[in-house]
Parts: sequence; C-alpha cells; structure tokens
Amino acid sequence: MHYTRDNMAGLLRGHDINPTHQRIEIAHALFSRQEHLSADQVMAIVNTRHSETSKATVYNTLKLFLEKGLVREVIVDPSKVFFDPNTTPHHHIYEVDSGKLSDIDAEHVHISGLPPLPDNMVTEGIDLIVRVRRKA
Amino acid sequence: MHYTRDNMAGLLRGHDINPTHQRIEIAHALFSRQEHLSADQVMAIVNTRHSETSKATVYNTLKLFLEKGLVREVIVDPSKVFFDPNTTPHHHIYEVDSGKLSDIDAEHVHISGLPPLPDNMVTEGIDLIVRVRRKA
DNA sequence: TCCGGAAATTAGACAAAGTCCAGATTGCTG
DNA sequence: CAGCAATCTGGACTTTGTCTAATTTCCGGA
Ligand SMILES: [Mn+2]
Ligand SMILES: [Mn+2]
Ligand SMILES: [Zn+2]
Ligand SMILES: [Zn+2]
Repeated sequence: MHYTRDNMAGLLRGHDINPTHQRIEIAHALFSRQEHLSADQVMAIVNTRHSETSKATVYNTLKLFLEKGLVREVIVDPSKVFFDPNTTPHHHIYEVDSGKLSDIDAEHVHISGLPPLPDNMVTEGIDLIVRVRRKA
Repeated sequence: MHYTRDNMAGLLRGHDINPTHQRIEIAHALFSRQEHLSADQVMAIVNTRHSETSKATVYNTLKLFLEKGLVREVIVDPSKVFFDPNTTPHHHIYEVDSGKLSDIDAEHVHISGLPPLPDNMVTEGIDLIVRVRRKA
C-alpha cells in the first residue's frame, strides 16, 4: 500500500478529520514513512522545501490525530513524545543509546498473570517496552 | 522495615554513594514514602521546613542515585519523569486521568513470545505499563 | 590546629518541548 | 460578494531539565 498525499485526504475523512493542506502534509510525513516521529521531526519534514506549517499547527494537529485515533503516542524517552502511525496493537523495542524505536508485533507476545483491575477501571492500553543497548 | 534518616546513610554507602546531608534528605523522601516521585515533588518535600537543597542538587542527586542503581526511572507521563525507590523487577499501572502510578509485582506476570534480539544487543529492562482510566 | 585540594552544593542563566492566545487567513454558503 | 466558522499563525509564555562558574564543605597530612 502506497501512502500518497492524495489518499491521505480519504484517510483523514475516514477518521472524522477535515483534510486541510497542513493536515495532509503531517499525515503524509507519518504514514509514508511508517516511522515513529517526534513533533520536532514532523515539523522539520513538513517544512523542508519551504516553511509552510507553524509549530502551533504541528502540535495541534498531532493532538487532533491522537484524539481521533489516527495515530498513537509512544512514551519512552523522557525528553520527547513519539507519534506512531501504527495503531494496531503492538509493542516496542527502544535502543537507549541511539534512541532508535522499532515495533514488535503483538501477535505472538503473551502477557499473563496481570492482577485484576478494580471494578470502576478499564484498561486503555498496555505498553510493553523492551529497553536494549549495544553489548559492551 | 523503617526508613529513618539514620539508616539512609548506610543504604547510600552500600551503593557507593557518599552520604551527605542533601543526599540523605532526598533518599529519605523517596524511601520513607515508598512512592513514585518526580524531581519537582522531591524538591518540594525536601524543602518543606526551610529551603535547604537547590534544584541543581536535586537533579544531580537523582541522576546519581539512578546511575548507582539505588532508584529506578519510570517513564509514563510525557511531562515528567518519576523516580522509583523500588528496584526489584516490577511493572506499573498508570491512571491516565489522575496521574496515579502504582506497582504490579512481577512475580506472577509472565511475558512470552518476544522476538530474539540481535546478537550485539542486550536487554536493559522490560517496562510494562498498564494504562487505565475510570469507567465512563 | 592550620592548610590545600577534592568533592559537593549553589544561584541563576540557559535550552528544549510543549501550550496558549489574539489576530489573520481560508473556505464555505447564502 | 458578505458573513461566518474553522483553521492557521507568530510569538509570548511555562515547565522540565541542564550547565557553569563560584562557593562551601569535607578530610587528610603537616
Ligand atoms: Mn506543500
Ligand atoms: Mn535538614
Ligand atoms: Zn510502534
Ligand atoms: Zn514502581
């Protein structure tokens, strides 16, 4: 599947998001790469040719995408949030030295023995992060 | 087991940390409460009576504790890092609304099916975070 | 006890990520 | 074209955390 700017509009509409030029560019940055990007990285990508999207819009848009379930947030680095175009259930490997973040398919991973939650609580998600580093 | 200021000194020495007044106060804040605290919270606790420990020292000391393995870092909130006096292997439940963070004993939790790591990599730790919220 | 150096602490300047707001622009629809 | 809502914008602001140069504390030897 190719993620062109043209089919970004449909993707956005499908998530109840009015497709504007800026939103299409930001979605395209994430989905064409299929990578975990920080707001700063999105900002840089979207403004490579010439400056056309403000910082406020990048942050607002990423938050909107998040609310609408178009992207997911990954919190592994204390200094910045990553946005993940992959919203299927999956886990992460984080290379602490390089900051490289990659996906682990949740398909074959099983987590058992978690204690029951109090009745008035629901699970919103389970984040599993394997922190790795280069062998000495 | 009681965590008094007096036995903090021994605890610090056992981790190769020179016990100074500030370090004892900061360790005492964490260990007497057995709670997950942010740097800001530590700062507030340590300076309740009268200001006696600077921001720089709080941050430096928490980083030192981390390096020496006295405390652990928990990254669940994009806006701040929590420091955890519990260094035994365990997982976390995070209430997204309230920000409340609590422990899950790792004893009965089993994680299987993780893919093998490349040969030149070692696992530094596995963080499992159950994000929960109040039922609607 | 006094001295000198090493270790620790400090205030405050600085940096980076993220938020907020009031005004400008855009894109309808009548 | 006018009116109106939605969107976007620059830039001020906040918060978390880092850095540095100067000061203070600690300790061992003379
Ligand atoms: Mn463009
Ligand atoms: Mn005191
Ligand atoms: Zn991912
Ligand atoms: Zn914990």
